[in-house]
Amino acid sequence: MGRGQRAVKRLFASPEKYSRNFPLRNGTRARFLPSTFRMAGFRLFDLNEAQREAVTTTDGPLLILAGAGTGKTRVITARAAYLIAQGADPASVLAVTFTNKAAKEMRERLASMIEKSEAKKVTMATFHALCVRLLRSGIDRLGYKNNFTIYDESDQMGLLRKIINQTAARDEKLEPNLAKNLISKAKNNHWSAPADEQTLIGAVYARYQTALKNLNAVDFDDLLVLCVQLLDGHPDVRAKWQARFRYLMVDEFQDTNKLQLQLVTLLSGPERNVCVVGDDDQSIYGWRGAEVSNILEFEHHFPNPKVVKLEENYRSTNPILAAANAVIKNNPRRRPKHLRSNIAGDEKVRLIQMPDDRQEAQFIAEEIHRRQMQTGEAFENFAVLFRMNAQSRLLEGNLRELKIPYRVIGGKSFFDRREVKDVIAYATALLNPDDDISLLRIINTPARGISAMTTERALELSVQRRCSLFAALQLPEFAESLPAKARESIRAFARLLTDYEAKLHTPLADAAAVWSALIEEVGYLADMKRSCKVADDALKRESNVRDLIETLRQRAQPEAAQRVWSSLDAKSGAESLRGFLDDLALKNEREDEDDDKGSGVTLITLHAAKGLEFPHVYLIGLEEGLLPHDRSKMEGTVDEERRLLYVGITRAMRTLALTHCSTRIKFGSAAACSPSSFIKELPDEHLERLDLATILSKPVEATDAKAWFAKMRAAIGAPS
DNA sequence: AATCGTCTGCTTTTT
DNA sequence: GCAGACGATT
Repeated sequence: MGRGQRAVKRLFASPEKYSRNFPLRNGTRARFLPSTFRMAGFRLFDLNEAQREAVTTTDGPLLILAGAGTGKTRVITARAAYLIAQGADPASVLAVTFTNKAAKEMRERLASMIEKSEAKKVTMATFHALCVRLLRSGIDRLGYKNNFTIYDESDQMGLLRKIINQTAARDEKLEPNLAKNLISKAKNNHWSAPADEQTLIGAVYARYQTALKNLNAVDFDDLLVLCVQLLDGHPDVRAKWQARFRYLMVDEFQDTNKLQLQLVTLLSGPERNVCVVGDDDQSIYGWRGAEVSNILEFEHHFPNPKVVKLEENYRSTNPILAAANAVIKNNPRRRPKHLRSNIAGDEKVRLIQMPDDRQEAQFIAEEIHRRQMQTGEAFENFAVLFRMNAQSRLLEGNLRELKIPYRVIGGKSFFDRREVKDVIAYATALLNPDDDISLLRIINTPARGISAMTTERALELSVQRRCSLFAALQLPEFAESLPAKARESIRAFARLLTDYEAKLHTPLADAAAVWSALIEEVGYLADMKRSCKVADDALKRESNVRDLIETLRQRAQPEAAQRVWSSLDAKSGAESLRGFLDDLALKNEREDEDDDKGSGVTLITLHAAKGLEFPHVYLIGLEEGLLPHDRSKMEGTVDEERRLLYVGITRAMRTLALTHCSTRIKFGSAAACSPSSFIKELPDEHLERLDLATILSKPVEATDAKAWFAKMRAAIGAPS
């Protein structure tokens, strides 16, 4: 058995294990081995040539071009470990990621490589979390208060909706969503709000920005904008952080936007120890402001870097990689790369034509069912990838019919649920009563006799007086203008908040208890139960709320807490609550998604699939108009669609099926579809072209008994 | 204040 | 075809 096949076998036996332990490349030997390294249980010779070069390059700019499945995370963590083994102060190492998940994973891996106490000192955070950290300690220099609130997307939308309503003339219309996107784009390009307010969007932008500042709130983009402003405009602050972080590492560099690049530049001191890792071929977030040019023109931003290419793929079989390579080759403007793999794999990539989307879904569900029965392959090993979330519906139906467990990734976030937003708004209002958006959310939830009319009047007054809503509510003249009943309701509400605010700020206050008591006192859960028709629903919501409070309670106990930051200090109730809310705002943690054990077939968009891998992948809807999406052609971003396909293909470890339909239901009615123009870019020699009718007319293949027995043998640990 | 019905307008979504 | 927003109704 050759090396390649051995790798395949290991891969097949236990993909989870495989992804953690890379195969040793025989014949590679470390030329020297620092003893700290060996003691830390980390072996340099577990890396291939290129990986080793990346890991051991410690000084100056370093660009690691890491193709899909080439051990990117491993290299970053190994490099952090190596830096420390070479004598770098752990606290001077900063690794920046895009997701909390990636940061967490890295932290865990590092902890397994070096002393735990050392690993803890390394800063591993998302861009946004890093910015929050810098801003909490220095935003006052920019005229904000340090207790600022972070607005997530829906807070932002709420504020924008309000402002558009106030600003737009009767005949003017502006989609809040469009406004949000335009403003985000503006912020990323350093366009400040126009002073003239000529256009509606300009006026909305200007007012939005003023409103945020008055609310003492910042949106996600502001976190970066303000952080850049802080570092750029205040040399002393810049010097402080540059001295702190001497070694920078940035993951998924192809996804960074202008501001993030600027931030990296500002943080890198005179030594320019900046190591970025990424893959231009996997840049699929251009529409969100990501600049592929950051990685394509890295030399321009950080002159004379060392460039290391990781092209050895440990994930996919050769036919799959051949398809991926062939497709991506058609993109202009890329750093040429050619992924190689030792995993032979004799199964070709299947390209299957389907009559319509119904049968596409049905076929996939049935085939997964059949394959699971025949080979005993776990459902978790299968994934269906698609361009649009809406495509998951049909699949869900068919999977349910066959009683196949599945999980849909994406869709509604935990934090979009009403009850979660409500209780968070209560907490936010306690910390920052001037945050009108949170206040508006809770002012009459549950109903406490403050009518929409009253709120409207208070809001008007707050605009006139240029004060917060909370302040306006308490103006004596406002009270006088109200009927006695409303006046009393408002008095009670204001007192409620001030009381609890005071409780929160007493020394040694237990934030979770204060919060919980407030929710209890206003009778939130009781009200929730009353208004829920389905009892099950109410229970779920109640448990969501309790979970949230429970999480805070656990965090407040120091040892149970997972610290993002290395410094551990005693925290007041307000501080611990604020830290909690910061994390929540920056964490898009979705329920039930974290575990991939026992969760069944994965249904996921191509975007969300980046960074994941599955033994068996179905990539559906390869049709012109869907992938590439119609809109991309108008916007001239077909390259990015191709990268999307590339990302999809490279998720597959062992088998890959691509499907396209002749007809598909679009917006409620059937529409004819032609195959995606990307299909002709696929290499014929690694492709098996099929259509549903011929597959179905053939008798079902005899059970692959060999595979089944091999599986069973592996399961009971018998030699093969 | 809550609920019902009609209208609209459709990617992707790390924080 | 479906969800989300908004306006009219009770």
